[in-house]
Amino acid sequence: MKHQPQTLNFFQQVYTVVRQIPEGRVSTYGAIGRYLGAPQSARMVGWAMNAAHQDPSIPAQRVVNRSGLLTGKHHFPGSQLMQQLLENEGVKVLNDQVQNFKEILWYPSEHLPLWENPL
DNA sequence: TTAGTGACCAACT
DNA sequence: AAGTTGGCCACTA
Repeated sequence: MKHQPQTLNFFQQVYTVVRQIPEGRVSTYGAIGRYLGAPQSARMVGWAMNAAHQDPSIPAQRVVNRSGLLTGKHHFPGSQLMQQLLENEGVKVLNDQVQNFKEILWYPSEHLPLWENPL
């Protein structure tokens, strides 16, 4: 039986954080990466999402880029599935842009006010 | 093995 | 103000 490389742990951590995102809220690649101690590895978080596609328990639709843009929608089956999933949770999306983005944005360290997060 | 790429972000010019 | 470049980690060719 093979042992999983430690580096793969990073992906698992990303998945764990993503699963913590409540319904009706969204988070960003950068925020997650920062929380995991890899502030400049936002791309890795997106890559983790790509690999997470095999795990339906991961709400990848709740992860958007720092602008609130659904950059990853193109990777979902269908054309507007990501947007539809978000709207189904009460998140309004217009033209691939999350409305009230700052208000529904959720950080792993949620005890901090959103507007004071530098990022 | 080296090199290139990716659902991004921030710094620098 | 806008365009370019570097960087991070894992995966594929």
